[in-house]
Amino acid sequence: MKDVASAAGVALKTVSRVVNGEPGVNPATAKRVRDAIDRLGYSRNESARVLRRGRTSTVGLVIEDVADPFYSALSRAVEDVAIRHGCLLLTGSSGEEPARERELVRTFCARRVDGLIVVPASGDHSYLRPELDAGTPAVFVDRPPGPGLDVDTVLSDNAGGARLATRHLIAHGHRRIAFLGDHPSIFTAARRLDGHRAALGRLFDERLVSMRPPSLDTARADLDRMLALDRPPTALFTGNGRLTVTALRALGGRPLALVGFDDFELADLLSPGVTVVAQDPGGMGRRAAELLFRRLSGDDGPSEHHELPVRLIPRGSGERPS
Amino acid sequence: MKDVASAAGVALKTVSRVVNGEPGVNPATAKRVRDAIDRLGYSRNESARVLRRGRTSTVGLVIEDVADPFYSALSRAVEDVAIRHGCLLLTGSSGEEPARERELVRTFCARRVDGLIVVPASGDHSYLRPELDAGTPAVFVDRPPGPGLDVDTVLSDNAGGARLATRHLIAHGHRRIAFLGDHPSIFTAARRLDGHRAALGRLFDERLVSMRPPSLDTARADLDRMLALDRPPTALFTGNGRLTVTALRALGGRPLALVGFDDFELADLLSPGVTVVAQDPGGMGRRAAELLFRRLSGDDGPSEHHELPVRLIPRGSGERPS
DNA sequence: GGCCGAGGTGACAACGTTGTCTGTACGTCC
DNA sequence: GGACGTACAGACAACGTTGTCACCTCGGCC
Repeated sequence: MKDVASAAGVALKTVSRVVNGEPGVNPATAKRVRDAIDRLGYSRNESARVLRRGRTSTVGLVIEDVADPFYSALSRAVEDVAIRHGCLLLTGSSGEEPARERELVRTFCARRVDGLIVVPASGDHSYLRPELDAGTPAVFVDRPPGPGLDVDTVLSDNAGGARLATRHLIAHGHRRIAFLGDHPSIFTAARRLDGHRAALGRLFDERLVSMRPPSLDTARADLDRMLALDRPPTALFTGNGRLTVTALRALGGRPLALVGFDDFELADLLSPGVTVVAQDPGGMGRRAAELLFRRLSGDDGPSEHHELPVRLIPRGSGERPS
Repeated sequence: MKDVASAAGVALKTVSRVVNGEPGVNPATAKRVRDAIDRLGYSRNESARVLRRGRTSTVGLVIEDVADPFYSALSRAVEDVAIRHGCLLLTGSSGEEPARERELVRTFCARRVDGLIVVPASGDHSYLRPELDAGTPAVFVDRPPGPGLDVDTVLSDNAGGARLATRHLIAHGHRRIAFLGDHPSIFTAARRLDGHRAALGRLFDERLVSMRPPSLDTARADLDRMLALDRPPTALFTGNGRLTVTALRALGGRPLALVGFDDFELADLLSPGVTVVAQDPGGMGRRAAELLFRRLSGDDGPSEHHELPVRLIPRGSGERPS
């Protein structure tokens, strides 16, 4: 900027004014400055600007894995909202590791993001307290924060969706319905198990439940074990998108009825089509981002807790009779 | 930092030394400083640091759309390499719009990213020249830059993969092979058409080619038109992952042989399984990022042009006889 | 002529770091 | 005892912006 100023024969401040479109600059002077800018290929140093102004026009997003379609759809939605507000998005994948989540948040805060959107991997977010107190708003998506943190949340209706799924299977005559979910320490997995159990009532059987991280081998082992029971399951409810796909592979064509939590591309092209309880990842991202920007523009009302509805999409696999 | 300094009863510089783990601080003093840091919840202001040091430890990635599995896998790989080098990743989706690509690059450069990885949406990158001259390295992935820009590239063997796919169909007895590709202005689409054409030789028929952005309606219309020809196609080669899925829907069960460029989740679970020419998006991202960090650590040898191999994965749809 | 206001323009400090240089205390060696 | 080295600590400038305030010039008015 200094170079531009001397090239145009004006003071630093005048260049600053031109660059920022501030009024009170003679059009002829402005033109001279702009020419100098073009000639020198100057571009404003955003770090210095941030240092001076205090706002970075940046928001941080911590998710589990960008390569997971659920989170990439969520990211894209957040990015779109951020761009619309003239903000850049910093994204990081925690890989479901609390340490990495914390490290990402720390890094984002050191870079002075204006706000944070977090899909938490851990159950303790006390480390966020200083940032929140310092006025950096945070919105938690998909899962709530650990205890003692009163921040905005945007969740899906996990229990309701699970009830919907299991009731659907019951309505099609099933009484023995297995549940494959992620580890119960993960909020969504636990809530979905709750919904499933509630829908089953006294039909619930502990032996038809498996809760652990998705892997083809374990899914296959669990299903084999359940199918070897005296009264084997005739239907299966899977607790997330990855598990649905894993279960499809593990089933290898065995004709259990199936409903999965989370929609996924191609669910309609399989045969039978896979019945799912669809969440709206883009909607969650959008809602969270809009909430965050509302906070950034000064709204300091009490924390809000949004729960987005889910919907059941019948495609065949969930309508198989028992 | 100033507050920490006075709280610990030391000078600014001593705090700086402790924060950066520089030697030459009395352990007792260091402890006092660290205590003060914890007590005040201090965290270094990265903008100021960047301003002072000149390096941001940040790299920018411009892709087409994070929500596309190909690009999200690529992103994730780049992010992993970046983290390993202590760098944060800025990601932006261009949505295949040249203006947005340029805007993203401009924004990244204003934030003084140390380097850029770009999947270009446009054919003209002269706007990058000042940045490159200023010493910001760039690596182009998946598609090369516009003319006149001599930068590193990491591409797939598009033509070779397309030849492989079409030859595979020919080997299974097909002579009338349709090609559905994206708009020919997109580098990969054009190269894949080249490979397809080369493999067909005199069997090539202009009427069996459609090149436009994927959409269910247009794909259906194009296929219907081709299938109504005197000598309709018995096989189909689709030029990217999204088109493969779109074509599957448009075909609605009509039993054409099919090979798709790009692998996708669940390709193996469809019936028949979908034969594909698989690229390695993670490998491309990794290779590009490693190349970029090599440049960042001082390698200024001549620009490198990597071409990653692809491989054909037979799953059934491509082995249907004519 | 002197005063005023408006429109332009510039000087300067400050944002929070870090690099360089200088200062001090203490121990060691001739 | 004096010169010197070492270990530690601090003062100060600089990075590239922007906010504040002051300045200059010029035209219009009494």
